[in-house]
Amino acid sequence: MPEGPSILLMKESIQKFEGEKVIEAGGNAKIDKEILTGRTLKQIKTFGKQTYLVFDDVAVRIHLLMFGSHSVDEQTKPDRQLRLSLIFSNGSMYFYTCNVKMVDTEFLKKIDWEADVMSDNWKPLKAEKKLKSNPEMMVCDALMDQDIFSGVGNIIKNEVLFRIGVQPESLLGKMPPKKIKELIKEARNYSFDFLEWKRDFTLKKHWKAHTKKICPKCGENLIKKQTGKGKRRSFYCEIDQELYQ
DNA sequence: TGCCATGTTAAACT
DNA sequence: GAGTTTAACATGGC
Repeated sequence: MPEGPSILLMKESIQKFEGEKVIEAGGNAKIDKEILTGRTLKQIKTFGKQTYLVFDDVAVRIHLLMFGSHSVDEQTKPDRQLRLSLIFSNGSMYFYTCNVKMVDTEFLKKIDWEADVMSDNWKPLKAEKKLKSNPEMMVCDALMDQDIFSGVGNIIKNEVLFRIGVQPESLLGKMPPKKIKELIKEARNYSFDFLEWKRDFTLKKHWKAHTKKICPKCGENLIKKQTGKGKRRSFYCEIDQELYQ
């Protein structure tokens, strides 16, 4: 579930609670839930894979990690441990298997919102600068770097690299400037394609490389390999994706 | 049925 | 102290 586009969909699904007052907070999250009772949910903000439920002077940060999920106005209780629930007069939201943290609203001011690839404030030039200052970095690590491409996850990484024809272990400093520009453009572009496909429940159908065995361009076998510092799995075609090193 | 994974942090190492 | 590796979290899909 939890790459940037999925988080935007989650935000949409809980948008109706913005401006509503918390009647009750529950779940096993290790935060002081009591203080939320009676407070108004002022705003819901997302930054990459993180969601912030903003109240007057505090914000609840929710990160779905790898297997997190959520539901709205659920009728029957799933047999999972409830991490956090917020009950409002017009319904309720539930979060499971996620990291929940209470932060000061001051904390929000320190976030580099312009690093969020799906945000209106996304600054491609800023990303370009960050990439230029890391010539030794592998492109697969760069895409997964939440300070550069906040919201991009492993699926997006694999699909973007396939689209622009770049091998995941390519070094940023060795890639032609044109490729760097394509990289930045597609990181955002593909994220929005992901968003629409996810909304239509057709995301997997559109995967070209991720978890695939055969290259859709040339028909050869795709390589599956753990790449980069993060050692996350990459799927790529040796013929159609050039290695810059 | 067992293994693996769309992610991150912190502890435990070297 | 820096950098690297491992564990922990806990669930759904194949």
